[in-house]
Amino acid sequence: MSLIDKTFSPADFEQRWYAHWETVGAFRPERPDAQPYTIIIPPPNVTGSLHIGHALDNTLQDVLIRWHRLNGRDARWVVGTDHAGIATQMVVERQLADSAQGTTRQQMGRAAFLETVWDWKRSSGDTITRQLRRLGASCDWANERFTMDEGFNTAVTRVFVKLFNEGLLYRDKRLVNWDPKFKTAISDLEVETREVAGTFTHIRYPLADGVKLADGRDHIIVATTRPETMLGDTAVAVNATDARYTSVIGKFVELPITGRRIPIVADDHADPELGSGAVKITPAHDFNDFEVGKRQGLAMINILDADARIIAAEGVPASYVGMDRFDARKQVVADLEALGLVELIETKTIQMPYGDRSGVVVEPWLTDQWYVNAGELAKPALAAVKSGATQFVPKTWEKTYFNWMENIQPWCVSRQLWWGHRIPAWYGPKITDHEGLKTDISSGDNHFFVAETEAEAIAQAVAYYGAKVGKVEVAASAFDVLRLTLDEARETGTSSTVHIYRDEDVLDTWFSSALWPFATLGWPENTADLARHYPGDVLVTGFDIIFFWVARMMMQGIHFMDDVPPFKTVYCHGLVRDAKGQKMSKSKGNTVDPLLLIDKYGADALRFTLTAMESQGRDIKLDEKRVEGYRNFATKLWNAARFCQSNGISASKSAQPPAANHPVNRWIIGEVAKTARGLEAAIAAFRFDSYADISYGFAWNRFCDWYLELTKPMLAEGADPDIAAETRAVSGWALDQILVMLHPVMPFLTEELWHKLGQRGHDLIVAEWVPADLPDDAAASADIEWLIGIVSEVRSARTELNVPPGAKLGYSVEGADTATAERLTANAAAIERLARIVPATTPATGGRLQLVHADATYALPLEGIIDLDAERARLAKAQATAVKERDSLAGRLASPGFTEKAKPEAVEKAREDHAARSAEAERLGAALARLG
RNA sequence: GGGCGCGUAGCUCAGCGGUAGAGCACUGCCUUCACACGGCAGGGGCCACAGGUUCAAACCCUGUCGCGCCCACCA
Repeated sequence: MSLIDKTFSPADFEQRWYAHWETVGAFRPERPDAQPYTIIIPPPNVTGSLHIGHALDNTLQDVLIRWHRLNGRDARWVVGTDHAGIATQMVVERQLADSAQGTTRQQMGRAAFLETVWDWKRSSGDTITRQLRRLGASCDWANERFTMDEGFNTAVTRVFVKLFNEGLLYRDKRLVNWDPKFKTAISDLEVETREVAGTFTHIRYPLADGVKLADGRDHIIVATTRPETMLGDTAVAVNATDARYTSVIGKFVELPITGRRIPIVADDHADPELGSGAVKITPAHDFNDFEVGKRQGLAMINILDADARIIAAEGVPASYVGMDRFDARKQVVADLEALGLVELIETKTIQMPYGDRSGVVVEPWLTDQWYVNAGELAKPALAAVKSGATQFVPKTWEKTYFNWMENIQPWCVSRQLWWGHRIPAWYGPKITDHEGLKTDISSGDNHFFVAETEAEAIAQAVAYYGAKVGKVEVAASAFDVLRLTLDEARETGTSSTVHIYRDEDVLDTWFSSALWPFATLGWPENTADLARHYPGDVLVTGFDIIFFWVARMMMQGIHFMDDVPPFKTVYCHGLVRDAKGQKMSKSKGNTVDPLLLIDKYGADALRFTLTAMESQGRDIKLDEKRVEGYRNFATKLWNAARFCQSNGISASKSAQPPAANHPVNRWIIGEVAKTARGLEAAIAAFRFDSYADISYGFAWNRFCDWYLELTKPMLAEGADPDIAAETRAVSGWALDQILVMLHPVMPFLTEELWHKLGQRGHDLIVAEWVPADLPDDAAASADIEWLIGIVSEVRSARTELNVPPGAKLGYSVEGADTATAERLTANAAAIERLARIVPATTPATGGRLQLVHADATYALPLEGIIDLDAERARLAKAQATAVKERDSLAGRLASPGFTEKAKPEAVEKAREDHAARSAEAERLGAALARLG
C-alpha cells in the first residue's frame, strides 16, 4: 500500500503490471475443478502489426476472458500467430530484393529461401504479440502456437491425407483464378471484383465456306471485354432457338488473326436477348466458356503462361508470343481494325477480378490443382448452425453464412508458393502398358501417392510399381524429393529407375487456419487440453472473415472432432472506420495507430472506448475525442480512489459487504448489486456497449457524484464515529467492487488502484466477482432517491433564479408527512452541504422561492433577492408541464380501449402517474397563488 | 440481379409497443479542502418520408427516398 499519486499517468504502471501478471502465471491460474471457459484467438499474421481492428477484436476477447476469470471459470485464451503464406513470402522476398545483394528466392533455391523466412520469423515475428501485450490481452502465452510449428504440420498432414482417403480432397484439372503477379492459384474468395472503366469490343467473325446468315450477312458479331482471348477461341455459341443463327449451327467461322476454323455450336449459354445473341467461346480462359467447352467437347487452347504472357499456341502469330496480355489486347484490336473486323468499341464500366493481395487482374487459367470437396463438408457445418449448436451473434450473420455455405464451390487449396505447409503428395511416372514408364506432371500422366510421411509414400510406390513390373528396389539416391526436375524425370523414359518427387506446392494458409480450434490443443493427439477446451465457448471475429475462416473451421472442426462444432457462439463485430465513417487504409492515410493512442491516453482508455462503441451489427466510427473522454473517466476514477485513500478508506476485508445501518450505505450496497446484475446481463447478451455504459454511469454518476458527496459530512471531524467507521468500510468495499467490475475493460488502472488501496492476498486479475444475493434495501433506496431529488430540485431552482451559489438559505416546508419530516432531519447535513439550505426558524411569508418535491412544498424566503416575475414564470412553466402530462394521462385513462385492452400494469402505472401529476400541478398552482 | 444493414439532439450512437436517452460538442454559473482530464445547472429532437396494424408506434407491417456493405459467369 502506498500513496496514490496526484497525477494519473498510465505509462507508469501498465507495462509493469503486464509483466507481473505474465510472470506469476495470472493469465491462466490453476483451476482444475472450475468449469473451463475457452476462447481461441483469431491468429494474427506473423507479419502483422497491431492495427485498430486487432485492438477491437482483442479488447472484446479480453473483456470476456477477464470477466469469466473473475467469475471463477478456468479461463483460457488460446493464442498464436498465423504463417500467412503469401503475405510473409512477399515481405521476405521484398527484403531480399532490397538487400545489398539484391537476390530472389529463385536464385536462392527453396531450402535456403525457407531458412531465410524462418530467420525472419524468429527475429521479427513477435512484433504483434508484443503489441497485444501492450493492449493488455491476457492470453495463455505459455502455450503459444504457430500455424507452421511441428504439431501443426502433423495436424495439417493428417487432415490432408484423411480427406484424400475419404475422397473429400482430390486433384483436378480445371480453371483456377491465376494471380500472374504471385504466380499462384488463388481461391474464389481471394478474388475481389472491382468496377473499372473498360471497353467492350464487338468483333466480326467471318463465316467460313461462303455460308450466310438468315439476314444475308457473312459474319457473326461477338463481343468481349478481353479481346486478346480471341486467340484462344475454339467455338462460337448461339442458342438453338435463335432463328437468326439456326441455319449456321454446325458450320464454321474463320477465326481472324489465327487462321483457325472454329465451329458454331448450339448452347444454352448463349442468350438471344443479350448483345448479338452469339458468344465467342474461350474454354481455357473463361469460367463460363470452360463449361461450354466441356459440354460441347471443344478443344481447350491455352494462350497464356504463368506471367500472363502470350505463348505459341496453335494459330497464334509469332509476333504475339511473349507479349504481355494487355499489350496483346491492344495489338489484337489494332490487327482486327486493320482487317476491318471491328464493329464497335464501347466504353463502359466493367467488372474485373483482382487478386486481393496482389492487386492485379487475375486470369482464369487451366491447371492441375488440389481441391477440397467443400460442398460435402458444408452440409454438417450448415446443420450445426441451423440446429443452434453454434449460434451467431448478432443472428443476422447466420443468413450470410447459410447463403454462402449453400452455394459453396470446390475449394482450391494448393498454392504455387514456397512458404507454407508442403502438400504431402508424391508423384511418380504413371505406368502405361507397353510403353514402360512415362513421367509428366503437366500432362497429368503421372501417378500420385498421398501419405503422411515420405517413408509411407515410398511404401505405396513400391507396392504400385511392384504390382506392375515385378521387383522394385528403392535406392536412396533414386528417391529425390527435392532436386529432381520434371525434365530429368521425363528423360528416364523406359528406364527401370523410378524417380519420385514431392509436390512442389504448399497449402492455402486458410487450410491450416481451419484447424486452429483443435490443432492448437494438441490434435491429432488425444490430449487432456483437447478434451477440456474443445469446443471453444465463443469465437470473436470480424464479419469479413466468416467465409475465409469461420466457415472452414466449422467444416473441419465438425469433420475431425466427432461432429462437435468448434464454438458454441460466434460473435461477429464490425469494422473500425475513421471519424468520418471511411474505411481505414494505409493508402488513404486515415489509419489510426492503436499504439499511439495507448501512448497518449493509456491502454485502458482505448479499451474502454472500443468496448463502449461496440454495439451489435454496426461498424465503429472511431473519433479520438472518445478516447480522450474515457481517459478522463480513468482520471476521475483515479482521483476518487485518491480521495478515498486520503479519508482513511482502504481495501475491504471481504468480497461480502460490511454490515451497514445508515441508509446511504445501505443504498450504495444495493446500487452495487444492481450494477453487477446489469453487467452480468450485458455479458450474457454480448452487449459490450451496455457493459461500458452501466459501469461508467455507476462509477461516475452514482458513486462519485452522489455517494462520495453524500458521505463527506459523515466522515468529517465531529461526525458520529460509528457511522464514520461504517462508512469507511462500505466505501472501501464499494470502491473494490467498482475496481472488480471495471477490471475486464480497464485492467491496468484497476489493478494499480487495487494494490494502492491496501495489502491484498491476491491480484485483482484473479479476484472474485461481485457476490450474488447482496441486500437490496428498498427503503434505504427510496430514502436516498428522495434525497437526491430534493437536492436536485433546490439546485435547479437556485440556478434558474440566479441565487448566489454560496448563499445559505433557510427553508420552511409545508405538506410534509412524518416520513418526509424524518428524512429532512436525518439528511440535514447532506442537504445543507449539497443544496445549501437549512431549516428556517420562522416560516417564509413574502417574496419567496417555492418548489414542489414529492408530497411537500418548500419555501425559501428571498424577498428582495430574486425576481418575483422570474419565479412566477418558473412556477408557471413547471405547472404547465405537469398539467399537460396530467391531461394526457387523463385522456388515455378515459379511453375505454386503454383500460379494457392494455396490460393491467400499464393501466396501473398510468393511474399512479396521473395522481402524482395532478397533485404536483395542484401544489404548483397553490405556490403561484401564494406569490400573488 | 440477389441478400443484408443503416437513416433518432450539432456529431457519434443507445432505445425497438406505453408519448424520447447517453457521451462529446454547445450555453450559464462555480479557482467549494479527490478531480478544471473537474463541479452544478441548462438549451437542443414533427425519432428520413408516406400509408397500414393497434386502445397506444421511434419501436410491428407495406411502400418510397437516401446511404453503406456482401454475394453473383450478362459474353
